[in-house]
This record gives sequence, C-alpha cells and structure tokens, in this order.
Amino acid sequence: MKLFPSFTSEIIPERPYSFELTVRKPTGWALFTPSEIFAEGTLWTATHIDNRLVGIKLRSKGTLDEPTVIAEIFLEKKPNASQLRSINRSVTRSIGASEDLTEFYAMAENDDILKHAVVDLRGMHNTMASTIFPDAILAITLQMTTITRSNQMMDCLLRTYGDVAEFDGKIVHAWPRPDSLASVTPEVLAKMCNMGYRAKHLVRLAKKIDSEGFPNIEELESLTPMEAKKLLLELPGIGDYSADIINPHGGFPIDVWSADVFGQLLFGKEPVDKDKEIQLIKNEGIRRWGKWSWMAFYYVVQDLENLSDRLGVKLRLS
DNA sequence: GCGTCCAGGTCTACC
DNA sequence: GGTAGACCTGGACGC
Repeated sequence: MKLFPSFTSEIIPERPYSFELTVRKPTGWALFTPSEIFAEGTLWTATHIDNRLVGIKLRSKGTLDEPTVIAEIFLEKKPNASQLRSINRSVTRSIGASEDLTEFYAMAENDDILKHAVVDLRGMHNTMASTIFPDAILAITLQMTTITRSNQMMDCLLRTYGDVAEFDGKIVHAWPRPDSLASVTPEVLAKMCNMGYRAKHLVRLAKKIDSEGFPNIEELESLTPMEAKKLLLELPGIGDYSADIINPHGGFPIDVWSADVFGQLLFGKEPVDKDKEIQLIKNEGIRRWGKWSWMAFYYVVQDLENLSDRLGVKLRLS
C-alpha cells in the first residue's frame, strides 16, 4: 500500500533519552517490525494504529539530556483531528517518551547487577507495540523451538499475511492484523509457514482478538498488571511466559534461555532442572526488583555482553 | 543415509 | 492443585 506524507510531530521525551538505544536495541529487537530500516540515525517503520496502516519515519534532533524526536507520519488518506491525536498518542507511547526513569535508576544504582546496566544503557526507554497482536505472534512462534525456526515462522507470517507499507522511498512489511489471520484455516497456516501445532493457537487467538471484543492495549494498560495478565491468560496458546511478554505493564518472562541468564545472576548457577527452577528464578527476580522486574529484565538482556565482563560470569548470550 | 534427540511453552487428562 | 505426556518441525549429532 502506498502511503503519503501526512503530518510531522515533535516529541519531547522524558530525559535522559537515548534515541538509538531506545528504537534500535543492542540485541536488535525491533520497535514495530523486523522489516523496519535503520540508517544514519533514522528509522523507517510501519505498524497499525486504530486498524490503519501507518508509515513512521523517526529521527533524533536532540541529545541524551535535551532530547527531541521528530516523527514524520505517512498514511493512505488524510486523517481527521481525532485520528491525528490518536496516532500521535500511540507513537509517543510506543517510543517510551513519557516514561520517567528516575525511580528505576535510583533503585538500580543500589543493585549489584543493575548498577552496571544502567550506566551502559543510560537513556534506554522501554518501547511498546501499538497493538497486542505482534507480541502474541512473537510469543507463540518462540514456543518450543529454536530461534532459527522462530525467525523463519515470523518472516513467513510477515511476508505472506502482513501489510506492505511503501513510503518515503522505502518498503516496510508490517505485522498481519488479526482479521488477516482469522480468516485463514490452521491447516493452511501450518503448511504455509511450517507452524505445526502453533497454527491452531494463532488462528483461534486472531479470531478472539478480531471478533470477540478482547481489550486493546490501552484498555489493558488501564487495568492493574495482574488484571491484565489474567485476561491475557484466557487467550489460546498464551501461558505464563507469553502473557509476561505481551502484558503492556511488563512481566518477568523466564523461559529456558533467560533461566540460564538469571539463574547465573541471581543464584550463581544455571538451573539443572529447568521445569522446576524456572519458577524459583522468577520468584526471586520479582522479589528483588518488584514493580521494576520488567525494566530489570529489559536492561539485563540488552546488556549481557557487558555484564558478563563486569560481573565476571559467563552469561548465555542467545 | 538413518534414527534419535531436543529446542527461548502450553494444553489436557488424570490423579 | 499438581504433574506427566503430547504437540509440529528441522537441525545437530552419533552411528
């Protein structure tokens, strides 16, 4: 779909704000889609906001302590005033511009693990999807397989069922909308993208979000973290780990990989019986970092290589 | 070349 | 409430 220049916003994030660390994480996690393009300090990306395909060009005009982000928005049609406000609000929230890191940093400076990460990654804000569906796709494709195959599944979903945004001389593939996958049979999806048993979960989940009135990301955000998680656990194929990935409040998503990392950091050893020890590691992380558990997880995972050196432990990088 | 194991979880049946 | 076993697939590994 061709998108045209619509409007430009100047966003003033809470300081400190590192544009590059925030929109382009050290681990390579994308802001909205793995297909987005980052070059010479500018990000071209695409997502759905209010069911509308939106092309977004982001660049920094400021510094870590005097940050300004310029967001150029590309749409198929001219938005009305309400749509414009909604897109602005969504982009501002997604790039973590309103997030105040002061309290987290104060806690982290007295934490033997985090005190290193917050120095290494000063100004990195938490980013957020504009809808829950992309994170649900991520969570389901990560389940019980290798990262290589997860990436193959995600790439197929993106290119076969996603929307293509053409704008500013770039082409970016956005994640599929729930209605695009709700109309596909699990058999076709399993065959097309080698998804195996995950296909039926994903199709049922797409139908539930598309037509059964499941709360959107802003509605989940207005609930308490536990209320939001309880609702997410009602989605097909979404268990404790996946709900912690999708929850807009953040969680402490411990899987077999992060269990090795946080087992080393919190108990000095990787778990032997992962099934049993994952819950212990999760409980200890939540006990130690409380409401900042997600930010702690986020900073640690983005800083593994440095932390391995600084703490003198061998952390499994991926 | 072939068989087996296992990987960034979740669901269900059974106790 | 707790837990064992099934679930798609393909790469790695041993033989």
